[in-house]
Amino acid sequence: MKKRAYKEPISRLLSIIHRQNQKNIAKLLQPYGIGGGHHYIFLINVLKKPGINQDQLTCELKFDKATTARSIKQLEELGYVDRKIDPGDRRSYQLHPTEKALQFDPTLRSLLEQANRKLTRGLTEEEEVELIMLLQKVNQASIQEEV
Amino acid sequence: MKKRAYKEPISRLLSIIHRQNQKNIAKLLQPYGIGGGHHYIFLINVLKKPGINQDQLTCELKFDKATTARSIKQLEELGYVDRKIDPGDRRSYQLHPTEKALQFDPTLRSLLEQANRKLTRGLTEEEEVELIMLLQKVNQASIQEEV
DNA sequence: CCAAATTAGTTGCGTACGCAACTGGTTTGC
DNA sequence: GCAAACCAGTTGCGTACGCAACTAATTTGG
Repeated sequence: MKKRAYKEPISRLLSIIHRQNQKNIAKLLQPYGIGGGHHYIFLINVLKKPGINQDQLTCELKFDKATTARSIKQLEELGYVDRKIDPGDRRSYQLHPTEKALQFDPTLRSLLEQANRKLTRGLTEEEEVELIMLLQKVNQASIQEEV
Repeated sequence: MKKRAYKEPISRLLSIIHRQNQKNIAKLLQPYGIGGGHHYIFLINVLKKPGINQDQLTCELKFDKATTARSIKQLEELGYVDRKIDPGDRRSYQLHPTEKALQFDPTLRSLLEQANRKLTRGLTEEEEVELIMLLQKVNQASIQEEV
């Protein structure tokens, strides 16, 4: 009989690593006004999928819709995101990156890569790929489960 | 030349998975008064290392010391943790689990295992072990870095 | 042996974010 | 064709948590 593995610590590790990483990212992005919280995730997604609406962001990133609303509001005030009422459904907004956001995109990517390098500094290239794969699997499974 | 892997998403995955997991745990622990936030992590550590002080908890779990103070205060008010002034250094407190905490321990472990199973439902046993190993490596590296 | 520096813990403040209740537009079903 | 159900987004509220400034105890160095 195999020794029973003590498996509790995943959530603890996730928590520790996530908080550390958030602090790193916050420090890097602070000069651009999107330091605290997860604003950068919303911005990245608007850059990736221009025209997306808040509800789609909420579902995809698994935030609360109130959080999405407030984050987008900030990004709009900071001049990174443009909101137009969707003519096909006047309840929702089409979100587009502004010129400022498009110009910021390469910098943003490079800063996030920098944070990522810090995060994965203890891993080999193969281990990093493996980790991404495993995390994606975990995430996939949590989406299935909702059905 | 290998195709350049796009590596940004680790932090996004971490964020999504961590928040989902926190919500799950919060729901499971709510009946016991330690639903929100990371109180359970502090309680687990006091159970594991009776006599530990707040500073050691802060370092180990990489929270801010203010967060530790407030979390321990709640755990004390809820009757899970007992604080005695360390006779050897009257600035610090020795933290001990109460009888209530000791009795709650098995339940707590089983609830956390339940949350963990939900988290890793999409992984095989081997993948789960691999994931833990990789996360530990990431965490180790971030400790090194502080030097 | 005492003033200065350090350390454990607390408190004030600002921001983040989830839940619940709400507004106003859209779809459904009778 | 209109009331009911539903949906995108907002706002109020409560809790969490990091940073900075603070208190009180301890250590250090002259």
